[in-house]
Amino acid sequence: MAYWLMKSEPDAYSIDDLERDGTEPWDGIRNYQARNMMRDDMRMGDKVFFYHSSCKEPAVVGIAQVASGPYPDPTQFDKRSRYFDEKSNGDDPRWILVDIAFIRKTKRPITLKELKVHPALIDFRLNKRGNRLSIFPVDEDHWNVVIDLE
DNA sequence: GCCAACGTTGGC
DNA sequence: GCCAACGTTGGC
Repeated sequence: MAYWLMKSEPDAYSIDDLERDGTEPWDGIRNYQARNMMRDDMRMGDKVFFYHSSCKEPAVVGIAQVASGPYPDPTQFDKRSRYFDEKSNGDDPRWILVDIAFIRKTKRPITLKELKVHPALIDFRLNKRGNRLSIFPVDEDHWNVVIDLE
């Protein structure tokens, strides 16, 4: 089993939204690296850190899991969606997603601030300069360190 | 294929 | 709101 981190702006979609919905298609990803990971590398049951970004207190706030195989992101064909992509066509969809299912909230938000100063997390991707990718793999060691901070 | 311009992300 | 980082676009 692999581990991942997925970012979401809580104003757009928060861990509370995922708790309410149970399962959610992770739509709107328009970055090829992130898409490739969903398409090629994620497996049902992989564990996911749910991370709140671009907000007052950036933090890991929950645990989720990959809940589907890869399939085309329907919003790319929806003209009314902000994620509509006129260059994508139905025979060869450009954007692929997976479903994400709620497992639990962390006991408390594990803030970026504390992740940054943890000696065992120096190489954690979230702490790297210029980290903008909204989906990335997490080493098992890093996963366990973060969980132990709860 | 190069690279400047532009847009987006995301912490602060 | 600012700005660094960096991905994408498009002209050449």
